[in-house]
Amino acid sequence: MTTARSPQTLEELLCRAYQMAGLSIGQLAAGLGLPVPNNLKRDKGWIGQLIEQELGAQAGSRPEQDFLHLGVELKTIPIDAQGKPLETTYVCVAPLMNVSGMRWEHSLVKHKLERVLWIPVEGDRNIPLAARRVGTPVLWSPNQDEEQLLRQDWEEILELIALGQVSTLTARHGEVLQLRPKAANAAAKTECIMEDGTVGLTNPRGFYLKIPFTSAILRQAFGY
DNA sequence: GGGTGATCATGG
DNA sequence: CCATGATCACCC
Repeated sequence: MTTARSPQTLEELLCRAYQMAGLSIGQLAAGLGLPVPNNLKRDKGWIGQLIEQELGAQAGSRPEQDFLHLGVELKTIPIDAQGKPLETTYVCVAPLMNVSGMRWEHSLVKHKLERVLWIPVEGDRNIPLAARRVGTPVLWSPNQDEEQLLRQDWEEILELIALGQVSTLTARHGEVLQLRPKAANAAAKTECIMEDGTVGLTNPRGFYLKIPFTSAILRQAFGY
């Protein structure tokens, strides 16, 4: 397989992203010499990694933006025939310990979402994986309203974590940002604050963007 | 275990 | 029908 050179400028990154638009997953994979799995059941992050490679994102699992030197986070997002996201969007892991004194301005959520390059990809499961097409990219930064919504949810969730309410926090909390399990399986444990202030163990959690929020981002970008 | 990339699959 | 809670693969 080829290792794409990392884009040096935002313009170059966008140019490459636009060049992918309209191509199929099969075409991209062929160009990179990668076999296409029959489905994503055992390869859930495969499309994301394919797009990363095509655009020359740094591989690795650092809790950082994909294009740190450009200040851009890359997100592929599965959409239906109407352009509506089919899934929530993972943002980052949530801190469950030492959260007192944390501020939105320094949060990983804010940092990751400061500038996102959205790559829509057809996601209907009745379309064979190789036939699914890549859509037009969207470079997005939260406007004032969007950031306020994110901030409110983040602050509310962090407050509950600090109060030892992790076990009562569900994905229903938050208008646009939700907290959900994020782990290999339900057996994975990490430290958290308990209601009585002691340290306990719980399933690791991540922050996710709810579908109506990302749907609105795409809708505004494409004007429908 | 903690992080990345996410989608799966079923209960409400 | 679809969002929530669970899970998959890989890296370190």
